[in-house]
Amino acid sequence: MATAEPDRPGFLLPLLLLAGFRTLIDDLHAELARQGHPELRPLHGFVLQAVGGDGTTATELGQRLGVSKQAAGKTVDRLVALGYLERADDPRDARRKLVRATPHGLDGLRRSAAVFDQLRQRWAATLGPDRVAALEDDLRAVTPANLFRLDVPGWFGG
Amino acid sequence: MATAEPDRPGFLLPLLLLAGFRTLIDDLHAELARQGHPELRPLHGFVLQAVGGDGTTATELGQRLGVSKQAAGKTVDRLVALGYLERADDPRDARRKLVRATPHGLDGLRRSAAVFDQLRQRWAATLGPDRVAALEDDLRAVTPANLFRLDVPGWFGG
DNA sequence: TAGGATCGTCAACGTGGCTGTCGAAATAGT
DNA sequence: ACTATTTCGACAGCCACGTTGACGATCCTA
Repeated sequence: MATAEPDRPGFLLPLLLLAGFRTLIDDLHAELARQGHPELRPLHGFVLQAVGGDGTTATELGQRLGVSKQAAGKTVDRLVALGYLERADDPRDARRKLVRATPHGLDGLRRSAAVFDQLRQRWAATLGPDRVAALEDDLRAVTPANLFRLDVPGWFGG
Repeated sequence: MATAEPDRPGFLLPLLLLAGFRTLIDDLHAELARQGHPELRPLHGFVLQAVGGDGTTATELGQRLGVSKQAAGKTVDRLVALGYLERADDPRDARRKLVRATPHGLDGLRRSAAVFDQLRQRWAATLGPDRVAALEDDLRAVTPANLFRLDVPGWFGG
């Protein structure tokens, strides 16, 4: 068996990945709060991304996020209450309710993308652009392709 | 302003970090389930680490984890019910209840460390040892030192 | 037209956060 | 030494997010 390196214990790797993720998300939301979106939670940003500019339904959203349609529906309720999403009837299928981003939601979406780009550039300025690209490539090499599972609270907790 | 790279949008970085974290944690718990710890949740492993071999109190645990003493107490309750932790009176301070890992808890702790080392070696085998070390160094350079905040469910959700 | 799928919602529950309160016990101050 | 403050752990109540199960309404198909 290969020897473990005592000065680089394996448990640091997940902690560093989590810390990196958390740093980015916290910085994003600090900036979004300054730009008129103080109520947006980390989860909400991802849901907004999953809804996208074209809209979806609750069931489809649940599939994209890897959660049940009921859980997706509840989250949509909250984002509707916050003014980020709206529901509309589907004229072609009376069972379905289309979920769309409101103008406020689209604004949040656009600003999120811009801030994420800025944060990536900040990392590039610190580490060098090649190291950031290498980091991305390495992570892609060791993770499965189905990245987009966002049931983090339930997954991590219980 | 520096130009954003269209083929490497900023929002991928947090997704890749999260995916890396999640891959490691999922692999860990799949292996722990095989080794006699099927009930251990991701959160529980970190709590166990925070308790450590010497034991603590609920309040101190809450401070280490970045959550309230009440939340820490509840989590301790569940880990006591699962047989990973136990409470004992502090003979020097009747207010305090010492929280210690049981033999079963210490077993989980040891196995977690071993599996994390193995997973890191697996990454090193895929990427090369130098890339893994570089990844760790880079992440350390862009994240604040206070990594150890584990209120992930409440933080992400909210 | 009858039967089966599918969509959204309601209800109940588990887990993990939070705040506020409170009694018991330790510590500090007079 | 006695009071006042602080600290610890627990209880209660609340919110966010996840789950499963059930059930009308609607659509599709046999």
